[in-house]
Amino acid sequence: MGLAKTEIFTDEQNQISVFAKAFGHPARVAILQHLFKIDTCFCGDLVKEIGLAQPTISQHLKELKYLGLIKGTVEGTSVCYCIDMDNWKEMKDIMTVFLGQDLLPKNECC
Amino acid sequence: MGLAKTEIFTDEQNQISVFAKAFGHPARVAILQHLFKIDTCFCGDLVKEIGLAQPTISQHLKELKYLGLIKGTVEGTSVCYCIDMDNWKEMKDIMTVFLGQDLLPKNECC
DNA sequence: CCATTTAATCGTTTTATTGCGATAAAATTA
DNA sequence: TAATTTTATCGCAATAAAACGATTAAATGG
Repeated sequence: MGLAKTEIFTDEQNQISVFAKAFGHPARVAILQHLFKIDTCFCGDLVKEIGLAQPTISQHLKELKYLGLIKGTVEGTSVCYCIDMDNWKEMKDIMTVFLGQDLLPKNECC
Repeated sequence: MGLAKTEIFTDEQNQISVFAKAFGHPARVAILQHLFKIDTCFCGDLVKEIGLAQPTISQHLKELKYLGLIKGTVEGTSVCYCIDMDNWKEMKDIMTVFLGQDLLPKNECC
């Protein structure tokens, strides 16, 4: 159906999957990496940096903004995007716990 | 188009997005969490644990196996699944670098 | 060999995602 | 005000993903 049955999963599981989905496209990974590297960035810069059309970049930015990972402030005719550090750290904490499950003691099986 | 233009991105960006996509569904998050908790697990156990049909679980297991995050060994009529620790750590290293970008010194902008 | 158990695969339906051309909106500049 | 710049939105086409019923495959037990 293309529709995940979110209601049968825990909030934590859904939250992890939502953040992971944001990183599930190389364009969004590239956008975030660029924002970290550059500190601040206009949408037009990203269009040049990444080789996708302007509406496509705008759409990816919208998704990242919806999740709170980035924020954009209008400056004249352009919009300045940057990482939302507080929300990034919150996301990172959640993902780090998930990724760090291998640190709990256990015996490998098969 | 529903088709990511992977060729315009770096190998690292594509790799991050591929792993992230694996965690982009709560069922796969739940499967991995359960495998970590239980050590070893049969497909049928996951069908009971998570509330999805057997073909659906089987499909999710196939994706996780394809990425190398889990491995399955046949035991009689059933298949025993568990985390592939080596590959998990490798994936974790890649994701940790990506998530840890906020640790590099920088000045917040907008 | 036949029934049973367990998991994988096939085929289909439904919804989501990607990408972009065309257009609109908003601010700036001439 | 008109032209320009920059970004957002709309609408569409193409592909991917999710879910599952039906079926197949593989091993075991009687």
